[in-house]
Order: sequence, then structure tokens, then C-alpha cells
Amino acid sequence: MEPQQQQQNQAATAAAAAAEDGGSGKSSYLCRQSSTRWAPTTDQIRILKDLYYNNGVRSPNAEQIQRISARLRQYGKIEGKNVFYWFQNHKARERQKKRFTSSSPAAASAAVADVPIHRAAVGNSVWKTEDSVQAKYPSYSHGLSCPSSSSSSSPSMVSVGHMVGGYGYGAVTMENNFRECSISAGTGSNNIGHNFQWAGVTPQSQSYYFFDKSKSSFTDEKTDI
Amino acid sequence: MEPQQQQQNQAATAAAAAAEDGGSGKSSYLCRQSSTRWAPTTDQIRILKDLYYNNGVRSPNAEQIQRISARLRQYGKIEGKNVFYWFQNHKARERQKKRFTSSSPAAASAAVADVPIHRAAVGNSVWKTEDSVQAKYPSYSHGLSCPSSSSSSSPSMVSVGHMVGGYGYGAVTMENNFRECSISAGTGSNNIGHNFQWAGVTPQSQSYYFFDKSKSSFTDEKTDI
DNA sequence: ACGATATGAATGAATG
DNA sequence: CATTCATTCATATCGT
Repeated sequence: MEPQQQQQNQAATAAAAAAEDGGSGKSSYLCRQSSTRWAPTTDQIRILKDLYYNNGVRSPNAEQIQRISARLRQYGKIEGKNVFYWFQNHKARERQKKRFTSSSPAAASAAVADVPIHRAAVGNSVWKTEDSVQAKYPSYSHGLSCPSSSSSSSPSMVSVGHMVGGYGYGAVTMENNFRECSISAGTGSNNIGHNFQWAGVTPQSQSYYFFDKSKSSFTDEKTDI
Repeated sequence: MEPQQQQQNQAATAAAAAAEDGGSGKSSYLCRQSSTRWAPTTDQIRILKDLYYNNGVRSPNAEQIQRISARLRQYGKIEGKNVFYWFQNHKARERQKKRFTSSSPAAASAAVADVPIHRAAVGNSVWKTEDSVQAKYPSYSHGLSCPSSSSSSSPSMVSVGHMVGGYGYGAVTMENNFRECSISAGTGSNNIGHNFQWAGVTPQSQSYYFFDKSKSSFTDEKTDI
């Protein structure tokens, strides 16, 4: 078959880091602040796949997302949005794969609602090869920090900051930083929200108040959901 | 640095290569890791580039991918995902590279103006043309032939218009992205509500379908999720 | 032998 | 949901 794929691992190296984005670290070359994206640990992936394949979870709602992320938090830092995106992507990619390989596009429309819950995927066909729920590294590894209790605790400052300068050209860069700003974590004294929530996201139906029409609204935000 | 994890593996050993990888001959021998990754043959690359530069294809959709891969299959083994990735990567790297080449303003303008490929979308206009506006010049790249640029070409109609801006999407990105910025934060010592995060997401409602039956999964936190 | 580069593959994050 | 973007990993190849 095909290449295969594997998913991640090498916990050894990354793992350690994964736990906390400490915020400091990096900055090797550009000043991009580290925390870029969530790096799921093997255990987190294992669990997510288990939910997906064995429990048929495909599009968890807010409550479920909370539970899941809470559960996964013990294996590493994670936020609700990560869980949300994970399911969305996993599902989307599975379908996409199907669409590319299928001969009749028409068929694609059907089968949408399927919730196969077949046990473990095993032997997938092309593409992703889906899950192989098994960690490659038996022992060591994931010694992720991330204390089981609350979440963030290390980010000293991370948050926004300067821009990337290197590639950026003003505006753009700034925008990007905006996105990150949510990770600012409060740790400590200032409060600002210690865990902030991602309010109203992915609207489409609701949360229009958000920025739909009044994107500028964010200045006075807080009315949010 | 940085936590990274991701794929990485090597599982190879598969031996899938077999089949016929076409005339590329690259992976002919070697029983070992043969199938590592798709190795496009020169003909395949020629065609892909032709589509990209002369036809403006940048992000083919599923149907197009199927057609393209079917067509390329006569020159060697190939799958839909290869085509998909090829376009994605080609486009991304082109953009990425271009991000720099603009040190000198004067030069920049000239450079940027490059040729907007186009050859019309033709046919059913399935092609989104979306970003076909910004074409780019070939140049670097492997020594593959790919004469491209045939002759004439292009009426340069560049529809669309503005916004894409010289540097491409730089400007575009700046639109609405403050989603998470809504860190409403509670300011203040007390945490607003607790720390539940990201409320309301998952618009469209729904997503309970599977849940009903497997509600048990989440009702209890540690048990099974 | 490296180090640099080109490029396939994978996947988190967004957007529409 | 489908699509797209950005990043990063993994490798093959090439240059010195």
C-alpha cells in the first residue's frame, strides 16, 4: 500500500516541550514566539482516536469538548478549541480522502451521516492510514509536564508581543499576532482571564454579534455570549 | 526546539511500490523503501506545471483531482493525494518564496507584476480562479524541463481585482481574525465565571445524533472518555 | 560525511 | 462541512 504514516511520536524530544509552551524557549530565528500550535501527545491522540473510532464521536458539542479536553489535559496542555479542531479535521480529511479516490463523486454525498464506529481503523487505504493506536515508545516519553491540575501555568509572558518582523509587513503580521493573543494566559496576578474562553467562534449561525457586521466591535466586546 | 511532533516514521518496509511506478524508474529497484514517497516522473511534473501555470489551476477540487490523477496515471503510479499535495505545496512554496523578493520597492513592482497566467478557465468554470490572480514566474526549480510558458498566452484578463495586492495575500489575511481575541477576561480578581472555555462553539447545533446512544461516554468523566 | 535545498506528506488552525 | 493556509517533518539529492 502506500506509504504509511504514522503519527507522531518521538516523544522524547518534542514531548518534553510539548507540555508547556513556556513561551520562552524558541525564538531561535525569528522572533516568533513559540507557542505556535498545539502539539498533541501520543496519549492525547490515542484517546482522540479512540473516541472517534470506538465511540463514534465526530462532532462533539461544547460540553463534550470540555470534557474531552479536560480529560486530555492530564496528558499535556490542551484547550477546547484544539479538540474541536481535531475532530473537525479528522473528519474532514477522512472524507476528503474518500472523495479523491472515489470514482463517482456523486456517491460522496451519501454516506455523510454514517457513523461507522467500526473498531479501530486498521489498515486504511491510501492516505492517512488512520490510526494505529499504539504508542511507539513503550516506556519513556511523555513525561509531559502539565500538572494535572489546571492548565497553563507556565507562560510567563508569551502573549503577543512584537511582530515577526522578518517576514511581515506591518499589517499582516499584526493580524497574526492577534490570533495568538488568545493564548495569553494569565497566570497570576493579572487576571484577565485565566483561561479564557474562546467565545463565540465559528459562527455560522450564531454569534453573529461577534464580528460579522461589527468587526470593530471587539473594542467593546465582552458582551459576548 | 519547540515541541513538535508530528509525523515521522519510517515504517517503510512496505513494499508497496510494486505495481508499476511508471516510467520514472526511480523506484524501480530497491525493494526496500520503495514506496516511500511518490516520486513524480518528469512527464507528470510537466503536466502538473502546465496545469498550474498555463491553466491557472491552483487548488483543484476533488473532481479535478480525480481527473488529473487519472490522466497522470498513464505516466506512472500516482494517487489523488499526490496531486492534491502537489498543488498545495507548489502554491504555498511559491507564495512563501515570493514573500521575500521584494526588498527593493522598485524592483518589487516589476517583479510582482509578473505574468498572470491564465488561460481562461474554460469549460465549466469549475476552477475557482480564486487566487489565480497572482501568478508568478517560474524560475527556480529543479532542472526539470517543463517549458511551460508556451507562447502567447494570455490575454491577461486578470479579473478580480484588487485586494490581492502586490504581495499577495498579505493584505487579505487581515480581515477578521480576532476570534479568540475576545478574551474577555474578567479582569478582576474573580474569574468571571469559572473557567469554562470556549462557550458556544459548534454552531449549527446538532451533533447529538451519535451522542444519544453513546451518551454514556461522557456522562462520566473518567470512566470512559 | 555533512549542510543546504527541494519537495512530498501531514496536520493544526482558520475561513466561508 | 469544504477549502485553504501555514508550518513543520522527512527525505532524496546535490554541492563542497
